[in-house]
Amino acid sequence: MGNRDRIVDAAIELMNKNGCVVGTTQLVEHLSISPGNLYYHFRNREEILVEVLSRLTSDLDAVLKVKPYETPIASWLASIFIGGAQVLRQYRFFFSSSLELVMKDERLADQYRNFTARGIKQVDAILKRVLANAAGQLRLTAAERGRLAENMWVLWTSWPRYIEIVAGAGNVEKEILRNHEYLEFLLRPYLDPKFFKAVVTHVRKLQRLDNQTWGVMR
Amino acid sequence: MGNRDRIVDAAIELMNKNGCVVGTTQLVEHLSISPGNLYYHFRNREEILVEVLSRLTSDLDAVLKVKPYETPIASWLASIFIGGAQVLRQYRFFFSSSLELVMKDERLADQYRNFTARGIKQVDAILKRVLANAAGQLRLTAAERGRLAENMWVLWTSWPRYIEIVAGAGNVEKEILRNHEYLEFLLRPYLDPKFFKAVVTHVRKLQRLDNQTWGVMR
DNA sequence: GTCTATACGCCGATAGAC
DNA sequence: GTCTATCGGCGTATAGAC
Repeated sequence: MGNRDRIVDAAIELMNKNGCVVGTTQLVEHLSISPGNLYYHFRNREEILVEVLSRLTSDLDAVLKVKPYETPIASWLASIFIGGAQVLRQYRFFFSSSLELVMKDERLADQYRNFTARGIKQVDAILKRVLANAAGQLRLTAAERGRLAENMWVLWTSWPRYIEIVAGAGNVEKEILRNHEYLEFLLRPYLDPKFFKAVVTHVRKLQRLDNQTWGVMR
Repeated sequence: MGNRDRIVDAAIELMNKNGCVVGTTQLVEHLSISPGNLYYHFRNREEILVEVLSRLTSDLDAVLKVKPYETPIASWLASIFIGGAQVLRQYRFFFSSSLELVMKDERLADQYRNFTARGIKQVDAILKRVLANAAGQLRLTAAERGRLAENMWVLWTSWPRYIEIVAGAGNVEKEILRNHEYLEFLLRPYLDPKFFKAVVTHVRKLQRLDNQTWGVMR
């Protein structure tokens, strides 16, 4: 693996551990490479983060993609909840500190705004699909559904920050995955109760699976 | 007014404008005082922020206080929505950057955790009062009400960050006050529809009032 | 592609006079 | 309480050899 990728990996790893203040100095120390080498691969610090955000975007895309003829909607929705939480865990520093990271660089800010707009649109599309198949008593207009999507997005992206504050530093990775419970709660009033239960069952299954694999990975 | 208070005021003002990266240097320049003077009043930068958070806490307390025999619940709830949004506007840098500000100092972190726990508890108490008087069809257990309170808190505290990203820098103060719409939406499924409408009406009135006074103040 | 060496600026903080 | 002067450290970024 080339140093370019190693730098991006190290940025994600160290920033998850120590926050977004991690600088190029710490990066090169951790990798035992020279500052010159880092600046050969990247014009500046922000360019590393552009790369991180690109990775994040495509990882999230894979989770939120509305598959054309997906039949079992409940398990699909469950996979989105858990997949979403996994993305939060993997890039938590980015969500925790998005503003600080992004404000310094106009290009990065644009990229992040696109990421946001795109994400909310994808969530809305998912909601549309889900509600078409399993709506509850309470109905939503398209505008209200949009607001729900926005609320879910804000809650999702803000979750790592919140957890980092209330949980001790050691519990972040465990607690962060409970994000789905809060999103489920937002959605619940608008879903058919039986469908909701089915989703929760699927989520539990997926979460057990994650516990196993995540435990092994580290 | 003594320099101590002027320093805290300047910190709030400049950090709202330029983000939490504003340092002691910029502070003393803006106030035309010397670095020595600042460090006479405060041991270090964090101590200024402790003072800011104290102010924020008592300002929010005034908004969230459950008044013992408040009769018109709808207008009271409306005043909480708008008062809450005003607090967001006034201290937005703090919410935008809480993590970065707080992580550097253990004392500040503790203070912020207290602020959070206390806030969620207050919101829950408000919900309890409101739901006892104007619940809708959908009922909540105490645990579910707690989750709703937590969701509302996260959404509220995360709002300035979100707005700062999606809105251009110039529109932040205007957009930030729309926070109440999103909180109302969270609460709506659990409220009596007639009551909800009454709240919205009161909110509109208060918001017009804020527009006038806020316009004059600046 | 990778290294060594280094310039430059900014910021937090202190010493000590008035 | 307020000032002037200054130190030390850190972080980004560059020049130029290998």
